[in-house]
Amino acid sequence: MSPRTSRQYEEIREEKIALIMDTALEHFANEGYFSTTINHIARHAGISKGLLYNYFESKEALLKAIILKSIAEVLNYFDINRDGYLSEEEFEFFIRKINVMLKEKRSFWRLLFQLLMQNDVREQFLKSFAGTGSREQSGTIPGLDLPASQIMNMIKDYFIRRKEKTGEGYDPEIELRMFLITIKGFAITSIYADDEEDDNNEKAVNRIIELYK
Amino acid sequence: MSPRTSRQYEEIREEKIALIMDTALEHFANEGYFSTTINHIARHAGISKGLLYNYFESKEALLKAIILKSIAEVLNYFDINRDGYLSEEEFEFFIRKINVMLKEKRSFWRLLFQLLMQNDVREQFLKSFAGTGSREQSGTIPGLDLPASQIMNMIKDYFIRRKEKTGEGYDPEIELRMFLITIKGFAITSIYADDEEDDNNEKAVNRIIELYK
Amino acid sequence: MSPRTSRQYEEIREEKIALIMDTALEHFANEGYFSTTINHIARHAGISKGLLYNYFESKEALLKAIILKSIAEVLNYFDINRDGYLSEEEFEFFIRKINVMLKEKRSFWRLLFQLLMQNDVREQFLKSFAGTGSREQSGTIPGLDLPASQIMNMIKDYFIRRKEKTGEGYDPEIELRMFLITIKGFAITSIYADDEEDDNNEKAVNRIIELYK
Amino acid sequence: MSPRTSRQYEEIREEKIALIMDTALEHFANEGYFSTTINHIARHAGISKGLLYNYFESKEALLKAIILKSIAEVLNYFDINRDGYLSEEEFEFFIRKINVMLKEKRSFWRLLFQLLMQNDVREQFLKSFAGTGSREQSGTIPGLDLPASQIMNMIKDYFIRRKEKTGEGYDPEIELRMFLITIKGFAITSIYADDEEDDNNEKAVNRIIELYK
DNA sequence: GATGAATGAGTATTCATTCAT
DNA sequence: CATGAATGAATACTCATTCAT
Repeated sequence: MSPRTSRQYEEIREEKIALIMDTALEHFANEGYFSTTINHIARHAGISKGLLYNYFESKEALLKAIILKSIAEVLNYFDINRDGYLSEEEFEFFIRKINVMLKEKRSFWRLLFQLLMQNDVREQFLKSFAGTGSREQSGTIPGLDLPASQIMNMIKDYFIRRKEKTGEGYDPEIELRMFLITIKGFAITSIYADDEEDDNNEKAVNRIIELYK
Repeated sequence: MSPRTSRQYEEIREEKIALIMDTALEHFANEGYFSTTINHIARHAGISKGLLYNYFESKEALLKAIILKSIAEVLNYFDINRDGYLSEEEFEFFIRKINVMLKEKRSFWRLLFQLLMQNDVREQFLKSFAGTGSREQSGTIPGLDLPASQIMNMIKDYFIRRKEKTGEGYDPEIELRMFLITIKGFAITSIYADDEEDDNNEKAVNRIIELYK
Repeated sequence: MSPRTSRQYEEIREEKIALIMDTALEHFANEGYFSTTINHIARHAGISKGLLYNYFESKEALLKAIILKSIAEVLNYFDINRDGYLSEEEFEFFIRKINVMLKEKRSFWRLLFQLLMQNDVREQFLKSFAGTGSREQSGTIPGLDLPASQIMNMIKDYFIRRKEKTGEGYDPEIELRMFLITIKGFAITSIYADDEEDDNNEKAVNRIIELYK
Repeated sequence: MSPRTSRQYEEIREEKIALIMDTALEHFANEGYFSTTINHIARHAGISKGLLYNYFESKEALLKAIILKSIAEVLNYFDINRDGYLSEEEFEFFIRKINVMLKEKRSFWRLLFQLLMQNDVREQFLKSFAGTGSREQSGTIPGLDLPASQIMNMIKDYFIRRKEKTGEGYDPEIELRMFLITIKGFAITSIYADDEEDDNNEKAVNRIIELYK
C-alpha cells in the first residue's frame, strides 16, 4: 500500500485546519476566548488535543490565525483595490454590504469586539487600522494596514465631497464622526440581535443610508 | 489603646470594601476580568488575599458587587423616581448626562461592555434591562429591573410623542432604534477615546441632540 | 488571633525553600533533570505543586537557583578572597579540600557534570568559568566569573613557579593541563564511587599531591 | 519497473538504519537524549516518523542500538581477540588509539558520558563493564561483558608486571587507579575540546604515556 | 480584622507511538 | 518500503480559594 499523495495530505490538512478554526471561532465568540478551553474546542471538533497542536502552535496562535483569516475575508469582500473613489451609489452599496457581512460573519465580529474591549489588544490593533500608510511599526497585522486605512481615506473623501453638495453649516469631520459612531452602534446591535429582528435591522440600514448618502 | 468601637470597625470595613472594589474595577476594566488575578488586585490594593476573601465570597461575587454598585450609581445619577415624562429639555439634559457619566465611569462601562460581549452573561443581563416591568425571572439583578425598563419606557414615550410634532413619514419605532444605535456607538467610541478627543466628543453630543431632540 | 509576624513568615519561607531545593537537587542528581518531574519533587518534599511554584517561577528557575547556591557554597568553601598566592602547603590543602567537597556535595557535582554534558549548557557555563576577568557578557552566573578565574589564575601561577624548582624539561602549560585532567578524572571517579572505596580514594589523593606538589 | 530484489531491499534497509542511527547519535550527543525528539531526528534524516518506527521499536530501542553498535565498533577497533598480553609498545599504542578513537567517535562518547551521569543507567552499564567474566546477571549488554573485562584484566596485568620493573614503593593497584582516573579525565577533556586544541591534546597523550608506560 | 503559606483542580502544551493509506 | 495525520497519557504551570496563626 503506497502512502497518500502529498496532494491528499494537503487536502486533509486544509479540511482539518478549517474545521478547527471554525469550531474555535464559534466558541471563542460565544463563550469568550478565556472561557473556551482547548479541550472544549477539540472535543467539539471531534479531534484530539494533539491534532490541534499539530496545526496551531498555541491557543493564541489559533486566535491570531482566525482573526487574520477573517480580516482577510472581510477586506476581500470589500474588494479593496479600486479607484479610491466612493460615489453615492457605491456608498449605499457599501453600507448594505456591511450589513450583510455583519450577519454572515457574526461570530467573528463578536470575537473581534470582545477582544477590542481588552485594552492591550486594542492598542495593537487600532495602530494598524488607523494606519498612516507608512509601513513602519505596523507589522502586527500584515496586509491590514494599507487596505484598512485606504477604506478610511475613501470614506473621509466621501464626506468632504459631500460638503459641496450640502452647503453651509455642514462639518464633514463631525459628520464622519457621527457616521462612524452610527456604524459602530449598528454593528454591536446587529451582532447581538435575534434573527427575528432582521426586519428592523433592514429599516435601520435604510435610515443610515438616508442620513449619510 | 482602647479596643476599637464597633463604629470604628464599620468604618474600616467600608473603606476597605471601597478600596477593593475600586482597585478591582480598574483592573477588570483594563486587563480584563479573566486576566486579572486576585493576587494582582490584593497587591495593588495593598492588602492580603485573605482580607479580600473576608469581604467577598469569590472573584465572581466581587465582580457582581462592582456591577451592582455601579449600576446603582448610574441609575441614581439619573434620579429615576420622577414622573415618567421626558420633556425636550429633559431629553437634552439626559443626553448630556450620559456623556458625563460615560467619562466619569469609564472603567465601569469598559467592564460592562466587555462582559456583555460574552453570550451567557449578556442573556441574563439583557433580560432584566429590557424588562417588561414584571418581576418574574429577573431575580439576578435586583433593583435594576424596574428602573431600567422605566427609563426605556420613558424614552419610548418620548419618541412616540415626537411623532405628533414631526408629522408624516416619521416612524417612532425606527427612530427609537436609530437613537439607541447612536447612543451605543457613541458610548463605545467615548469609552475608548483618548482624553484629547474631548472636543470632538462634545460636538458629537450636540449633533445627537440636534438629531433626536 | 493576630497574623504571624513577618519574621515568622520569613522563617517559614526559608525552611521551605531549603526543603524544596534539597529535595530537587537529590532527584535531579540521581534521576536526571528531565526525568525528574515537579510532581515527584513536590511529593517527596511533602508539599503541593502549587507551593513549589510559590517559591520558584519554573522548573528551570529551580535548577538555576540550586546551581547558583551550590556554586556559592563551593566558592565560599575555598575562601576565595585571599592573596592570590598558592604556596605548596596551600596547594596540598587545596587538593584535600576538593576531595572533601566532592564527597560532601556529591549530588551537586553529579548534577553539574550531568548538565555540562549538554552542549548548550556547557557553552554558557564555561564562558564564565574560563572568564578573562572582564565583566562583559558574563552575566549568566553572577559572582562566579571573577572568583572562578581567580582560582584558575592562582593555579596557573603555581605551576609556572613550579618550573623554577623543577628545572629543564618542565612545561608548565602541559603540567597544568595534566593536573586539570587528573582532577576531572578524579572528580567523576569520586562522585560515582561507592562509599566503601573511600580508602582507595584517599590513596589517589595522596598520589595526586605527590605528582603535582 | 521490475520489483526490487530482496537483496536491494536489504541494502535499502541497511542504508536507512545507518542513516537513522547516525542522525540520532548526533542529536542525542549534542542536544541530549531527552531534548531530542523523534520528529527532530526523522526530519533531519529526511525520512518520516513512521519509517523510523519501522526500524526501531521505540526511542529507547534506538538509543540502545546506537550504544551497542558504537561499543562494538570501539571494541572491534581494539581488536580484542589477542593473546591477553600488553607489552610496553602495545600499551603506548593503546593510549594513542584511545586518543584517536575519542576524536573519531566524539558524539558517541558524549552520549555515553551523558547517560552514565544518570544513576540508574550507570548501574546497569557498569555491572557489565567491570564484569568478572562470568555471564551471570550481565545479560543487558551482550557481547560487551567478556571483551570489556578482558581489556580490564589486560591492563591490570600490565600494571602488576610494571611493579617488577619499578621496584619498591610501587603500588600497582593505586597506579592502575591513577591511570584510570587520568584516562577518564583525558576523555572528558578531549571529548569537549575545540578542534584547535588538538596540539595540546597530543602533548597530553605523550605525557600520559611517559607517566604510565 | 489581617496575613500569606498552602492546596489542588484545572489548563495549555509536548511527544512517543500508532495506523490507515 | 514509506508517509504524516492522529492519538492520549504525561507534564509544567496557574490561580481561586482555604486556613492556621
